[in-house]
Amino acid sequence: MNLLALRSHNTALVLDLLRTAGPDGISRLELAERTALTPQAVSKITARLRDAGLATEAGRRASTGGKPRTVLRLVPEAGHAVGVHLDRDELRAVRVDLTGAVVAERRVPVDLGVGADAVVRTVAREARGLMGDGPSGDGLGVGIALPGPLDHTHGVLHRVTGFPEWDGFPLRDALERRLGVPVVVDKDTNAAALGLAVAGEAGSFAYLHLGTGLGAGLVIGGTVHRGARTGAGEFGHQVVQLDGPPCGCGDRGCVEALCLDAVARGDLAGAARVLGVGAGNLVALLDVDLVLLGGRTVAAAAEEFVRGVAAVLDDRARRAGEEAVPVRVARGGVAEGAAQLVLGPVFGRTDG
Amino acid sequence: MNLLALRSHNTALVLDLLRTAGPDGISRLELAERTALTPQAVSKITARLRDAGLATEAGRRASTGGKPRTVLRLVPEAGHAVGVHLDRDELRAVRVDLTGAVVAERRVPVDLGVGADAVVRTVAREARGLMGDGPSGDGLGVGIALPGPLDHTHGVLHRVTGFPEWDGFPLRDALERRLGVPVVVDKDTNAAALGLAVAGEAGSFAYLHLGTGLGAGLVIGGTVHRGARTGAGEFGHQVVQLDGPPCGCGDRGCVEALCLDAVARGDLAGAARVLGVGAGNLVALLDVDLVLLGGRTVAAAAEEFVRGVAAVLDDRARRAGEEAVPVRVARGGVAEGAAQLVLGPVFGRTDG
DNA sequence: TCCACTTTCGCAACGCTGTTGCCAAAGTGC
DNA sequence: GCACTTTGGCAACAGCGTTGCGAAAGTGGA
Repeated sequence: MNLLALRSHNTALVLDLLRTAGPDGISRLELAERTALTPQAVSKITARLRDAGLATEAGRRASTGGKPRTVLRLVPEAGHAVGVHLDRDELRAVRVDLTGAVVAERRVPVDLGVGADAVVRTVAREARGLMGDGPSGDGLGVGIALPGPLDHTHGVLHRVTGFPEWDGFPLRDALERRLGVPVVVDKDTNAAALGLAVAGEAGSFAYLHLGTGLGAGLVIGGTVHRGARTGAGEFGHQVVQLDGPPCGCGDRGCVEALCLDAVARGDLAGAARVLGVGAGNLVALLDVDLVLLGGRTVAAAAEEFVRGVAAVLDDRARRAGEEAVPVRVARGGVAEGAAQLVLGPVFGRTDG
Repeated sequence: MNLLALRSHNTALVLDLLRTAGPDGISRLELAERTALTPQAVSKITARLRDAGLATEAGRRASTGGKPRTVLRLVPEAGHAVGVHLDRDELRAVRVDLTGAVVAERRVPVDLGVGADAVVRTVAREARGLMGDGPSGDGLGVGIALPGPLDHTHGVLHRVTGFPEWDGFPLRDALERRLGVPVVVDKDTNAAALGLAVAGEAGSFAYLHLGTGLGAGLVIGGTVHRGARTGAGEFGHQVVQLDGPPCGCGDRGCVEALCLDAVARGDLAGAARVLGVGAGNLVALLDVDLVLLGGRTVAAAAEEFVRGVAAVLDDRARRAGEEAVPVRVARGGVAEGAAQLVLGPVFGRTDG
């Protein structure tokens, strides 16, 4: 690491704290305490940020017997990013400001079967509509989140279930050529988890997404864990019943099969219990602080799922003599998380 | 991060490369390439290391048409650490040099039932015997690895199964007072995994330990993942058979119960298969590069376990159209890993 | 109303980092 | 023997966070 890297590291540290503080802002001395830098270093860094238009003064705190602290806050409009959630049947794109707040939104139906070229054109059109024109201005880039196995480091898709023509398609490069701004590609569950992490969830948590399938996004120590091949988070085909009923993947007794079967039978309690067992295995293995549930199927009966999963985790914790890990419903969309794929690095959130 | 931190960061980077290079050494220009620092920066850093006695010149490479590169290598004797594996029935302590090579070893029977004070005295005696006298000299510290839940950040034990008197015992502080050198405490599986990581295993892997119980150590991106409460790696009580046979933990269908039952019945193939299913769940969830098996039970039939686990992972990979994750027997002791709890930070291996 | 005191925060000087420019050293190859 | 390549140290340098210090802006008691 050289001095330039050191500078951007510390700048990102300060920016992240400014973002976390929100519109209320944060004083220089607080920044100094939280970053372990000296007040003078923070003053220099924030002066640069103010010159760049990224930060501004926002009033003062009450005096504690001396000169009152000047409060600084992020300027949300100083930059923006676009996040795209490319799902099997629909595309949702959002434009977010530096704080991650959505300032514009688009939604169009899509059909992955019409071929890569046509879909890329659609994605590019929607993204450009939200980005504004060209690389000039404050557009930082576009993040794309989509299901299925892919390689996030190169932005190449491996397979899109049911559409072999997508195999090995270099989505990132294709879009970068069309848009002229940086593009980042990731799995939908990873993007959702990143969005939740940036939105202030605990340091380590698992986001379990139950929709047409069952997947997970893992956040460990504030960063999304993707694994070497972007394959991490394959939660649905965890075997929890040896020699159980067959699953579409070819194995037997997978959580996804058991869980969705129970949902189909209308046995929500049973589905929640199975999901809870899988979640319990995950919590024990990774020692996360929190489990967040999301996805259409969960949304349809949120209370029931949260209660059922929590019950399993509670039992387990009680037997181990530990405190149970809390279970909650996740708040936040995939497209918002996709935008954070671009914003994250600005605030020092790099790959873990 | 300030300039002092930057300096030690880069120094650790160089030291780690010197250690990895082994007795063959590495040239300054190679160090510069691998650290992304300029050759001149590397020259300054290595000059400091040579002054401190940590590195030395070790011959030259063949010329490629100009001045031949001078090879540098670590001086193994420039520092050492002690690692202690405190198991249920035995204590094994090793003294290792900077490269991690064992230069002395001790082994004594222990009985955790004789009380914390007596055990601490024994540990301190064995450790001091290997450390040499007092804080003077090149002794960097003592690492202790032991089973059971504990808090590695404070070095406090939670419970030692069967010995309630150990609940909440501040092992680290008790030993630091007695020894006068830094002490680090961690779970046995974490220490073993750290030892394997330092010994050169891939960036991300899972170490599965099958002995009197079944646990795991997780290395993600080169660092041990311990979780917020040092609870990560709880692999044995992963449920893989809903409503299966009861386990000692109070749950049903845990991998540990199923696996050890099969071993007791002499059904090693069955045990390996169950272990493979658990490993498959883990590999899918974390996308690790490698699975390593260890522990007394595995050692007794290594071939059979490796083959059985690999078979399950191969099946799974084939169905997913991916390459299977390799399975191997782990080489390395827990005490050696415990010593790396102390040496690790010297080479930039901090908590993940 | 004044003045001592506290607290914030910027300017200037500084020590230290890695970087750049340059040159000596030490080889190869015609 | 000489031109050339490559390594690596010395010296000067730009830029990082730090330290010393003083101006600014409050509080609170006399």
